[in-house]
Amino acid sequence: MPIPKATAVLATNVVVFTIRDERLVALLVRRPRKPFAGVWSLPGGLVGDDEGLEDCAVRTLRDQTGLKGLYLEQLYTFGNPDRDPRTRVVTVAHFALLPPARLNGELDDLPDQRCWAPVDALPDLAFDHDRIVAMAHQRLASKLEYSTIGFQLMGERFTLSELQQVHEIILGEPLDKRNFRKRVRSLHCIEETGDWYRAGNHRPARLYRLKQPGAVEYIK
Amino acid sequence: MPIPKATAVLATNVVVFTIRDERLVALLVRRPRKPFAGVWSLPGGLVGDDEGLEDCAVRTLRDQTGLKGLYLEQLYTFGNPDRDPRTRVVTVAHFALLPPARLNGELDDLPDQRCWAPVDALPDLAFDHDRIVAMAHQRLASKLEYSTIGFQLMGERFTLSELQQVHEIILGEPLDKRNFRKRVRSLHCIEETGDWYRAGNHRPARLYRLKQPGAVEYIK
DNA sequence: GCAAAAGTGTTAGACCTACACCCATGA
DNA sequence: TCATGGGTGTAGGTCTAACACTTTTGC
Repeated sequence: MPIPKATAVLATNVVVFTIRDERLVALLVRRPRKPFAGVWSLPGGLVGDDEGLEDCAVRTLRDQTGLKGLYLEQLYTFGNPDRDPRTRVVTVAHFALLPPARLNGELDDLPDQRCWAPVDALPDLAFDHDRIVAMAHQRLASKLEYSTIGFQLMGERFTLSELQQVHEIILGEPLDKRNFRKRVRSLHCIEETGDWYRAGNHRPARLYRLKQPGAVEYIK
Repeated sequence: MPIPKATAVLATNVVVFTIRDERLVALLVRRPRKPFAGVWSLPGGLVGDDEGLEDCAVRTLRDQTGLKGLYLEQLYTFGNPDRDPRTRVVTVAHFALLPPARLNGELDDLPDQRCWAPVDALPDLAFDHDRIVAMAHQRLASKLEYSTIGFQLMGERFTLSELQQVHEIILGEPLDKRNFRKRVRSLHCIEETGDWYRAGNHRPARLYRLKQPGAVEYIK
């Protein structure tokens, strides 16, 4: 059956970012089927007949990785006619942020079917998924500068040093501790929990929380 | 023939912006067919089997309005399952910029099939096209602040007052003349043509041109 | 000479950047 | 007591924002 004119196979993909071993990593899944069988790729899948685009991204992510409740936003739609060697597939790419604190244990099963790959050292990826990751990284880095999106990589409670490290890793450059803290405080979007994070032979760190956990605002 | 699962009717739409009568306006076309027959809508149409998304946006714009050679970029993909009352249609929305100097005469035929509508006083639009226009306006306004996109609304040669007026209209606020000129000069992306624009009983204005006409760069 | 828009600099305050030391803890 | 990372303030420079008058032209 030929695909009728002006319909396309429609998919979504998601670049899930988190921080692991002090690097920005993206979640990859091994493709079970042709084309690119066995090759690493972004989680994603076909959009259901009656399913929203973001809903599809959320669903396929949950089905393929068990992850849910992540910050997620639409990134860009990739539709070069020949991006899939078989037939026309248009994919609406998204990116999502997983606080590293939620990494514990999740995704430890099926280790040869999924992996976290550093964005600056990706393996060969199926389709144009390398371009998607690159664009997502770029978008995330820009949004760090003019929005409060960085907090979406924090757990419920976090220290300012954690937050700073995440920013440094994504931006790929060291930040001044005092200036960073001044800036974060001036946003007025976090508050002290009153608790302390104790780890190692050193002074404990204050734990903060977001005032409005889901909110991402533009700044400046 | 039922549409097979996971294929969708795929379309593109374009919000063409220009400035008319000191207002930011968007180009609308009257829908010839159901659904929403006779209602104003954005130019656009179905993506061909072997056609890129941007190619489709460019083609449908040319076919429906005669416009070509405009700055154009992808905006966002709208895919709510019920955005089209008949069947699932996903549209990849774009926006484009038409320098007002190119308005002369173009589009003067078929006046009841096309119109320029002020973005802050749109008529009822088909589908979710009002949301698309709103998002495009917002994106354009943000990009004015951190990129050189504003020059894409200028003709080949332009005065700084023209440029300032365009910025003021899009941002919806007056700008300081001296500060604006200082900022534009500091971008180093325009040069004097040596010619002057003479109009009315007052001092002529210098005409400038872009050094790299197509280029849109991030600034700051 | 008058009306209308073009063109031009300076100053005060805000903001950003660079920078170094003491503190609290566990071992 | 030592090693480790947490926590803090200031000063200089840069950038931004506010502000008013002179110039050139056509009528």
